[in-house]
This record gives sequence, C-alpha cells and structure tokens, in this order.
Amino acid sequence: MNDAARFEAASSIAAVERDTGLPKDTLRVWERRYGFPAPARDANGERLYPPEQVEKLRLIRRLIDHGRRPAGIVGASTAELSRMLEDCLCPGDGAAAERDDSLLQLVRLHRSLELNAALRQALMKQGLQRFVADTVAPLAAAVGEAWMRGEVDVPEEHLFTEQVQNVLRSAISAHAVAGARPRVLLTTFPEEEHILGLLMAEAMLVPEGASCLSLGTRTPLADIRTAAVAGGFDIVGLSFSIAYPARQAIDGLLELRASLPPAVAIWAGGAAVRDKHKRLPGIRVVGDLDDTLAALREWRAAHA
Amino acid sequence: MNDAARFEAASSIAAVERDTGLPKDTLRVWERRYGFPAPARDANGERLYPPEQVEKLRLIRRLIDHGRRPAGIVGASTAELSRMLEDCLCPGDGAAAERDDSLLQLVRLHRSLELNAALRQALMKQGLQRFVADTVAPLAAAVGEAWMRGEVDVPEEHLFTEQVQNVLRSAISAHAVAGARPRVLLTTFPEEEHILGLLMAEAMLVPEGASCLSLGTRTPLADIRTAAVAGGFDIVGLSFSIAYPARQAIDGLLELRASLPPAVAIWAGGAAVRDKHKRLPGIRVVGDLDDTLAALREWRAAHA
DNA sequence: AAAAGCGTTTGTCGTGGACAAACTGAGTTC
DNA sequence: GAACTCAGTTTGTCCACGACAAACGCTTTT
Repeated sequence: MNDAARFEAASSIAAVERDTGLPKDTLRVWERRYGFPAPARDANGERLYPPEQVEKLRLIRRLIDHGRRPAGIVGASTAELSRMLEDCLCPGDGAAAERDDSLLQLVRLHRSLELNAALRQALMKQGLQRFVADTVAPLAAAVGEAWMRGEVDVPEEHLFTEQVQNVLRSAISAHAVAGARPRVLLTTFPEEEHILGLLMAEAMLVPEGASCLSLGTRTPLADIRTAAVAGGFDIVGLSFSIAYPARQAIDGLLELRASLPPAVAIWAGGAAVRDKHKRLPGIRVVGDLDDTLAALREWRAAHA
Repeated sequence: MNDAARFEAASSIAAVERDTGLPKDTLRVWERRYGFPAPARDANGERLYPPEQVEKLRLIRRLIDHGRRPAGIVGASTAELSRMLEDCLCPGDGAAAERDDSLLQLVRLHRSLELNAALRQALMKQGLQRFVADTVAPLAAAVGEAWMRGEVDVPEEHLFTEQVQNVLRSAISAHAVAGARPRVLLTTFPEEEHILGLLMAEAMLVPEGASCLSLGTRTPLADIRTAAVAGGFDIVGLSFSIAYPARQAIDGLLELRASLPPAVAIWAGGAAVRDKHKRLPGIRVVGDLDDTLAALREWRAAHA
C-alpha cells in the first residue's frame, strides 16, 4: 500500500464518530483505559484510525447495543466478536434457517426492481395488514440480523427501507379516511431515525378506520406534547428500534406521560421497549404488529 | 417559575448540541472567547443553558449557515439577529409577499388533511412535473424561510415533509418503468438528511422515462461509489440543502468524481452547490428543477 | 421474588492549550 | 475589472488528563 492509499484509508476521530456512532470522548477514554483502539498519529499528533480498527469498533458497538459491556469485549479479536454477534442473534437458530429468504436475497443483490415487484405482489395477495405483519416485519428483522452479522451494508439497508417505504406509503394513502376515530399521532424521539416501525404501525391501523398522522422521525419531546394537545389526538404512538437505549426510551416515555393529559393514550412499540411493561405505568406497550390491533380494540372498548 | 420548571427548562451541553447542531467543543470555545453563551452551572459545575440562550444560539446558527461569522453576531440581541435573518432571506421582498400562501398556512395550522387534499388536487391539475417545480419547490422554500424566521417549528416542518413525501412517492410509483435509460442513482452524503430534494428530482426524471433508484439519505461516499459501479448506473444524483457546508459538498463531490469511472456522470443540486460550477469540474451542477430536464436532454444528446 | 446496599464500570463533562484551515482585505498582475 | 497572491486574523477541532454521577453486577436482606 502506498502512502496516498494509506492516507486515504485512515480515518480521523470525527470520521470514526460518524461511522461507528461512538462519541469522540468515548473513543479517547477507551484508548486511555483499555488500550483499544490504538490509532496511529499524523504529523500533528492527531489520531488516525486504520480501517481494521474502525471495523472492530463497529462490531463492538453492535455488541454493546445488545447489552454487552466494553471491558469484557474490547480485548477480543475481530473473529471472536463476530462469533459473539452470531450467538446474540440466533436464539431460535433452526427457525431462522427455515424462513423464506427470497426477498432478503433480492435486497442483498440490489435487485431493486424485482424487490419492488415482489413486495407489490405480496401486498396484493395478502392485503395490507397481513403483508405488513407476515412479510415486511420478518423481512425487516432479517435485514437487521444480516446487518448485525455484516452481511448487508449501508446501501442494501437503504435500498430496502426506500422500497418498503414506497410500497407502504402508496398503500396507506389509498386507505385514507377523514375524521375517523381514534386519532393517532405517530412519531419517534429525536435520537431515533428508523421510520419503518411508524409506517408499519400506520399500515396496521389505517385499514381499521383509525385516522393516523405521522410526523416522521426525530420529533423533540416538547413538540410531541404540543402537537398532540393542539391537534386533539387520542393516542400518541412511538416507535423504538433495537439500537435505541432502553433507559432513554423509558425516561422519555415517562416524561411524556407526565406532560400529556391522562385522556391522551401513549402506545410504545419496538425492540427497545419490549418486556418493559412493568416499568412503564400508564403506557400501552405494543409487543408486535398484531398487538397493535389488540390495543386498538381495547381503546375502542374503553371509549364506546 | 418553580424549581422543577426551571430545572426542566435549562439544557445540558449535550442537549444544546442536539437542539442547535453546534458541537460541544464549539459551545465551550465561544464561551471562552466571546463570553456567549454564558450558561448557569449546576451543583456539579456543569453548564445549564437557559432557553433564551438556546434560542439565540439557534438564530446564530442559521446566520452562520448564511455565511455570517460568529465574532460579528454573537454580541447582537435576539431582536437584531432576527432582523438580520429577515434581511438575509428577502432579497426579492415584494415577490415573496405576492406569493400564494394558502398552502403555507395549512402547514402552519397543522391542517394535515386539507394539506394532503390540496397537494393531491394541485398534482392532478398540473401534472407531476409542473406540480413539483411550481408548487412543491416554492412551498418548500417558503417553509424553509419561515423556519429560518422561527415562524414554523419542528412539527410543522415534519408534517410538511411527510405529506409531500406521501404524495410524491405515490405519484412516482405510478410512473415506474423498467429498464429505461439513463439509469440514475439518487442519494445524499452522510451529513445530509433532507430527502425532499431527492424526491423532487426523481419526480422530474421519471416521467421523462429515466429509471431512478433512490437510496434515501445519508449514504457514505464509498458506498455510493460501490453501488453506482455495481448497479451499472449512468448518473449519480446528489442533493444538498441550504444548511450543508459548501466546502464539504465540494470536497466530497470532487472525491467522488475521482473515484467513479468517467463514464458515470455526477449531477449535484441544491442551495449549497448553486453557483459553485467553476469549482466543480466534471460535475453537472443542476441549478433548479427545470434545469434537471435540461441536464437530461444534454445527457441524451451526448449518448444518442 | 423483590428490595436494598455496595464496590466497579462507564460515559460525559470540565479546563486550557495548540494549530491548521478558512476567511478577510490590501496589493499586484493580466 | 477580474483573477491572483499573501500576510494577518478568525474559527473550529483536536489533545491531555482529571473528575464524577449514573448504570451495572453482585451479595445480602426483607
């Protein structure tokens, strides 16, 4: 490797923060405490992280999202880290192997047109709600797992999200009804940028005659409150992906609960809040997409 | 105001970074150099920014996005800063007042259903391309200006983006053609998260028979290269909002130009690259949405 | 099983110094 | 008049190291 290529390849601390999501302060304190990462230095004494270390940091980041702690894993080799990740995400190993992988293959191979066609075909065959619960949700989980394993990369994940978004938004638009009850406001907290959870929830609710308004991702807590009250919504729905810190989700939800009138229900769904029901009094934790329908029935029974 | 409310209102340095986009390091160095911001301190000596200062920081941030520099503006009052912003963005003052504001009013008042209906009606009346160029683009500019002036807030901006996205994605889906030329890959750089520019470009190109694939926002540069080459695309289209640092856009575009085969064209559009044509050899700077069509004609003439 | 107590781990914040990149404005050349 | 050069200034980002509260893992008690 010549000098130019090596220069090209090594990343500054800001680039590593962007690529791994680990704050600069954390990168420096890990170096001080654990001796990893151990970046080279440029002529000016600034850190230059080689790509292997960035890759290893990315694996570590994913393991931490799964609940591991740095001290126990920074010493491990890249191969060991990959193995740990495998273990983390194949609890029902056999079942995963059984699953129909044809859509996942289309994502892997960037076959956007075929993917789009296959999604639309499945939508037509199954109807919106079954399509979301039985096709989109498992596919999203499979893409997420493949992402964790490093088998899919940013463009595949983006391509998947975009195509599903296109199909779901078209389908949801076709169902729109005015003035129906309950009125549901959907969004995410500011640190959460995954939108598919919101779209899937909307796709489950709209065919039932609920009137949904999605604000997209990343709405500040104070603005969620204002919008919910000003718009006269009955329910505020929040979505949390697996990477969202559970603690942050719980704190935010309790704060939102305290600031909203009791008449406004809060529904929370996604991996980060699953099984957190006990710590979330006054909040309906939605376990999966079908549970969304159960929650809707409950609400209607209570407001008959 | 009681203690709880005051505690509620004051923000930590991390919260201010999130809300204003100004890095912690910058906030601290401004305090050291200019004496502003001047946050209070909690029992542990940590900074607590009162909301007025956060608001002022937000104004300063916007002025800096418009090319001002900190030394000249941190001393000004909030009112003076607001006036400067007005001056910045009303070059053709009279024309702005003339414009039809009915859609903007719907955004301001959170009338999502009416907004959606009005957008669909305009789409039907004008056709996709005129709708995008004559209705959506001016509305997006108006929302952006109102945002700068502080007249619209996060929820309004989100609502606007979501509704336009719904309408555009539905319309684009209806036009999809397989295998047409040129093949265009659309995305943004990792720091750019505004998606409407991409959707508007796609909406201009698809009716002309181009085959577009959008990867959504925030694709790393290396992945853009890989996806473009592997997918056999003719053109890579990038969109840059007004807040994107011009320098970063230029560097990134030149790096991408160097790493892509010369046969793959690069088109760049948006406020951050307008008038930067001279500094971007080998890149087609797309001045506005109608210029997208001109660029397409040029490409087809060159590849007849 | 849940709660409480306790040492350890961990991320974030603080200070102050340094420096390269970006910008400004005056002077020069084409 | 536009394009370039060049010293001087402004500005954002980086560094080191210390501090500490919140979160965690573990044991003991209710």
